Amino acid sequence: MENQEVRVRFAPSPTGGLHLGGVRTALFNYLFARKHNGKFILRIEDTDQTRFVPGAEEYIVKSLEWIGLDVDESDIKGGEYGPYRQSDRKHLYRQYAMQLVDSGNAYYAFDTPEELEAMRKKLEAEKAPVQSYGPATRNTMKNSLTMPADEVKALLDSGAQYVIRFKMPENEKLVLHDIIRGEINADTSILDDKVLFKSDGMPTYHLANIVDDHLMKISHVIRGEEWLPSLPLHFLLYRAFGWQDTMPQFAHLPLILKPDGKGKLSKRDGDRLGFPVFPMNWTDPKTGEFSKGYKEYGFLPEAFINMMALLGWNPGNTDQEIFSKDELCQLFTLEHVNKAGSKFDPEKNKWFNKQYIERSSAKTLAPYLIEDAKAAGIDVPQDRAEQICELVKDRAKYTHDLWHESEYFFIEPEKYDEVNVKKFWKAETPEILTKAADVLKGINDFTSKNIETIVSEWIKANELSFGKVLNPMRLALCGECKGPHIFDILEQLGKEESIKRIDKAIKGITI
RNA sequence: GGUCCUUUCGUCUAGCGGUUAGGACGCAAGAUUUUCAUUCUUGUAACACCGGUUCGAUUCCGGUAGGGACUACCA
Repeated sequence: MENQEVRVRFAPSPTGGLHLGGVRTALFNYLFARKHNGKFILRIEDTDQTRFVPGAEEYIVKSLEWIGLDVDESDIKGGEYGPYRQSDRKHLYRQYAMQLVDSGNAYYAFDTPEELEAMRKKLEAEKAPVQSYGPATRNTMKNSLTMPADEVKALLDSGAQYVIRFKMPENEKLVLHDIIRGEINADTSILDDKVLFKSDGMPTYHLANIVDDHLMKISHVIRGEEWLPSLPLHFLLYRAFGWQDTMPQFAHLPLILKPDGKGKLSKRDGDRLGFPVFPMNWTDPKTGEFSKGYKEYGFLPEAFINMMALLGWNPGNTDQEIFSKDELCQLFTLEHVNKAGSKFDPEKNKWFNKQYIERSSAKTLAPYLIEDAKAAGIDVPQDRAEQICELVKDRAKYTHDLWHESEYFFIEPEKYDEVNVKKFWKAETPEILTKAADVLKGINDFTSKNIETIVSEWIKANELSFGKVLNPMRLALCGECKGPHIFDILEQLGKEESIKRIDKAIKGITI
């Protein structure tokens, strides 16, 4: 087991949009695989036909692409252990269930939903320590353990509905190992006889998962903490199959919790608190409900990875917080994953994104600006977009801010911010700006630095203040008082356009 | 209810027997900035509790209390 190739899998169910917990599970699997030069496998677990959501699988694939988690084996990518979708592996599972029946580790059960319900009600009323189908109750139920063999055969032959349940051993104390948590204790007496094979001919998660992990030679199972209670069952399944020697190692990741209040992070929290919980836009085809994604919200995928990686993990002994994907791949270890769940903090994510935008080159940022400008009906060439991104990237929290912070470069202001007009537009302003425009007219080398020198000298020579000239000028150029260094704005706008806007404001603003 | 997991500033976390318990987000104040934002400086604030083990516990063990997950023919 020690020197075996690292093979990990991300195994989502296509039941809806990929939520943040799933994203992080995928990320940690990916980082672990890359760290150990192993394989990252995408397996679709669609054994529940009733919960199938069309489009969900494609969504998962696209989301992983956007995040930048390239898979080594999947339905699309192929691989020698396929198929990689459980519904396409349906034919495999029955024989394994039968193997367990034959070896006495599983049995047929014929109970109806009503009978099961009645049993649970009764247990609850009795306040029994166990509340389901297991060692303590199976002798009272309709199954191949309690019924005569010929009766069972007759039922089976008649095509009666049945499930196959695992026969949980009694009074065994298990000590299992989890890479993150260490020893996990379990007592099989209080565990129940889980259904392994459903009456619709499909396996349950438990069976399919163990069979596929075995067949696909998975070396490490890295999954959410919600699976921890199933670990004893899964261990027992490996043992029952005789696969104990090649059983993967397990690591159960802590959960991502609500930013406020209690419990697991849910889609509702995002809607309520105003942050995305899906990597990309997602519309539920059944309910029509729409959820905005991180991508569309204006997050950079690298920032998204960074913030997700640091939620529940850190490399230890460092104050560094900004890590490239490559760095994360190098540094990642399961031993440094925290045990306790972590509350999601949208504010910190915003900060991460800002850091990434600031550190990104104008070249990589330009396409975001170009795209938003295009949506507003304006074509911006790459080089101009780059120049402007350079000017405004320090003030952007989301990629869309690149456009919001620079709109006025392309769209002449139609109105002027009232508060600032009141604040800066005085009786003498038109006269001052008229003179200032003349000064601008006389500048041949219309570059930021040169304009600054000349205008500054002019202001000093005429005993004017910077505020009296530059504030209203900014208002005239941008329509409001925001944006980068005003001389950068002038250069970018160009002499002609700048003067035109100043003239327009002088004529348009009345006090 | 039962079982399992978990517990350091409001939040994310560092720490792996001896530290002035460190960083980041947030928040507050100040500085820079002719605007807005940024940036910078400073400040704010934590080892859940009770017992052990130990010369010495945030760190190891047990209990209590909080939190979380699971308890389906869902994953």
